[in-house]
Amino acid sequence: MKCKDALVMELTDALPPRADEAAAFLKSLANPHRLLILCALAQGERNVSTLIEETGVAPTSMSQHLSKLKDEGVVDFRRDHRTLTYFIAHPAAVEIMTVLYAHFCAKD
Amino acid sequence: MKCKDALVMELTDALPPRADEAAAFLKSLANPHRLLILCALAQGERNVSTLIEETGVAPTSMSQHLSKLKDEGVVDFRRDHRTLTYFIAHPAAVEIMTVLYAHFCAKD
DNA sequence: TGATCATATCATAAAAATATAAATTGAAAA
DNA sequence: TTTTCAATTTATATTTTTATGATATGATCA
Repeated sequence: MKCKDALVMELTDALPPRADEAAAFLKSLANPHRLLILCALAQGERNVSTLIEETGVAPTSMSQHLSKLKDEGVVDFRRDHRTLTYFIAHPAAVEIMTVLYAHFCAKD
Repeated sequence: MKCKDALVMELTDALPPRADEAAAFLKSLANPHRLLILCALAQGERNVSTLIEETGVAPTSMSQHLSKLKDEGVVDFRRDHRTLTYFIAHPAAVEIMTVLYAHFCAKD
């Protein structure tokens, strides 16, 4: 068997058993509005009203997107008085965004 | 304004205008069968029959998944005799898989 | 040139994702 | 303790995704 690269070998062996989890995680990021939300949160934690203003996503839709991100462990929140402050909870999310930035924005 | 990190700044500024493209790209990867296909292709190019054997994905479904990956530029193929040989065409795909591996497989 | 093999396309049904409007929760201020 | 406000939940319609079976393409071999 031809070994191309140790990382690729490990990846192709180890990832298939986790394909369901990994795909569910990716799917939770794979929406334009959720990427906008995560870009805002990458700058720092935000409450829901601020996220609505900054992204232009409608309130009900925002709740549903945040709920989906929370279910997948991508974000978490804490209660501050009567507002909820959301923040990125999964380091892989920022790493994925960094790859997207490198390939979709930094092409010069 | 508090500057946390130069990369995060660039990312949060530059990614939102590309959110639709970036989300479409992520969506093309965000399926368990397509991740299996890409893990196989990460080891090297494969024809469709081999991909079907290695992944257990049904032929019609395989064609549709490959077509979706091709539409998004993730894979490409060439014709060899009467078989089609597919290969990964977008480096970002392997980078995303590497992030997934690090977070879903290499957690010890 | 007719049969065969690899793969794709078409048609369809079922499941999941998304957006929107209306109703609800629950903490805090009056 | 009633009102208010931030956010969520529910209900519903639309669109998208996925799987499957049947048919079609198109290159090659006999």
